[in-house]
Amino acid sequence: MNVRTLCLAVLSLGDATGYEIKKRLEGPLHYIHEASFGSIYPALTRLTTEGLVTCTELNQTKRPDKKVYALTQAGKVALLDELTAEIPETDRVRSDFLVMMHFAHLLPPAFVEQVIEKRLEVYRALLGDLDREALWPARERSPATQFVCGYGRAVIAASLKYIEENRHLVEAAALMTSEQTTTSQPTATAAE
Amino acid sequence: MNVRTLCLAVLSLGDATGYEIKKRLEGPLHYIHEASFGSIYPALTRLTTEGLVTCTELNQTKRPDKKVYALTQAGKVALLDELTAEIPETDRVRSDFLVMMHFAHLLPPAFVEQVIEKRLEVYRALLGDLDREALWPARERSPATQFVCGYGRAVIAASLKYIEENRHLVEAAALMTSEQTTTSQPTATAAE
DNA sequence: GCAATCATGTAAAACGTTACATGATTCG
DNA sequence: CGAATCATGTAACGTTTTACATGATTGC
Repeated sequence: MNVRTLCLAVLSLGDATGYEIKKRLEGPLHYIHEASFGSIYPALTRLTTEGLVTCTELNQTKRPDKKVYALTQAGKVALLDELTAEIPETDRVRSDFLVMMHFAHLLPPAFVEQVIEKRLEVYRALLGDLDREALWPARERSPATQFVCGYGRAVIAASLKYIEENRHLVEAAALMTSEQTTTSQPTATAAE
Repeated sequence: MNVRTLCLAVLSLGDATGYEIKKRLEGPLHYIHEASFGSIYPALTRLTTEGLVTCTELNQTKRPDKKVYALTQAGKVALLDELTAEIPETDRVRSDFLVMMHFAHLLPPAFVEQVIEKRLEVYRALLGDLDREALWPARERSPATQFVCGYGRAVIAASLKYIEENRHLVEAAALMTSEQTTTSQPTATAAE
């Protein structure tokens, strides 16, 4: 799934400018895919030359001029083709947090604790946001959008619960290292 | 978190060749970070010139020669520096699956169903793997590793449960489109 | 007055994947 | 006999981020 296809997909929900496409990717989709202006604008230019989208320039008096993009019939076909091209494999997760936790035994206990507290805080806030969003008028949200938001909610809730119940595992790991390296007893091994 | 730091981290668990580093990233860490030979080998050469790792060449008779890498003291410091450089932000998830589900209303119902079945199947298998791995001798697994594996388990279990309970949302979305575009009877239901 | 929002775009740099090149050995 | 494992590395390619360039307007 590249920015190109993502643009087509967003445009299938309604015409938009490059700027608006980015904003729409900051909604519920933000958790599953992001894109920067530096990738969106070139993608739109390319899609226009390929005839998959049309571009209408709008002159605005009090704002910079706009370029409103719209899907063409060929664009709809291309989107369907790309979405059905293959059955998606497992999601790719890049978690610096989990890498850190995996090597918690190398880190100062205070740092590990701080990282965990921060993560809990962010997840609690996120969960609150999602719950508030869920109260939006139902007509605004398609079942598909509900599915995606609910999925995010379920995963974050599970993560939160897991961290709360198992943080002792990594906090103990960090503690052990600090005992080894910070003490001066003769039993200390491999200082350097 | 780049491949460079990841190599240092893996080497902190014991000396290894580039080949072995890749293998070790295919264990429990596989869900959170991957790396290809094309990124590992150049990273190791650079780390050697920077003095963060040492390289010992081993000649083997029945196998290609090996280069065993080991962390230096400077490497340990660099690893600690990079791990504590900043508190990690939210994980980046790239989910073609969820993008697809978000646009389920554009897709043929049979395809959506197939994608969901496949996902359930993969997650059930994964969960089974993780449960079997959890039976490994405890001395083999550090608390930190247990934490990471358990985290993956919790998230996958939550995803599985959520999909099972909410698939009707996206399956209904797909159904609606097909009624609009392909059927002639008003009551037709997703036969193929 | 300063920050944020609206609005588009380019260029350079970073990072990583994929494919290619090589080749013995071991297992089914 | 073919596939997988062990083992290293390069080069081309693609994608995306980051930084830069520009500039009016609106809200605090």
